[in-house]
Amino acid sequence: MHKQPADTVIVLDFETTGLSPDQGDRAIEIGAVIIEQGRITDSFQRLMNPGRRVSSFIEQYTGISNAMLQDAQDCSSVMAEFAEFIDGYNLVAHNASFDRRFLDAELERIGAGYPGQFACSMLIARRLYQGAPNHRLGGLVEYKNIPTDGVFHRALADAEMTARLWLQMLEDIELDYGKVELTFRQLQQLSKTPKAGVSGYFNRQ
DNA sequence: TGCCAGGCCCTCTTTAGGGCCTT
Repeated sequence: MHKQPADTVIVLDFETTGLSPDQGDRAIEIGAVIIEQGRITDSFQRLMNPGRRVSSFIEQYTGISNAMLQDAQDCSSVMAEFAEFIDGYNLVAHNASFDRRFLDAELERIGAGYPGQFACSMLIARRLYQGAPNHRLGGLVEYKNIPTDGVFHRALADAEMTARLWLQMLEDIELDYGKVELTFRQLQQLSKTPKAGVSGYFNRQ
């Protein structure tokens, strides 16, 4: 799967009750978009009931209230649906180590898995846009003048912004290096390349 | 009740500490 092109991926984002599934935190919303050959072709968005109340901080941060979650499907049924949605695709997220931990934890609860690999848009952006004031998703969207609908910290909106950032990075790489068929694996490896060596990375491929 | 992570990356580094990111 890692030999697949970089312009065909699923970009995903979780909203959660906190920062760590190891500390008992759960997912409360999943948003994702499919990018195929450089175009967004489909999306997935579900709220999910974590079985307990979320903190007022999370209500304020995400705009997802306890009232909204009360009527939502259970995590297990949403995640079973989502496992089918991502089957066959490589995955992208902004600060992917965070979303991967929650994806792994929620799927493990229902005995499901996924075949794809993860790439992190934040680690790649830190290398490509070393002059950006910061590498938060919102900061990068502003830095690259990527259009938004003004919604932040909701799963589908953040997944769409990350998808547009991903496409922007592919475009910028091709502009700088003239590479026309980037593989997912190349982007994964870029995210692990020492920052000082990034300028020649694609010329050496 | 109160508390709460983990990986990356820089530097005044490697016998460590702290900022950046994610909710």
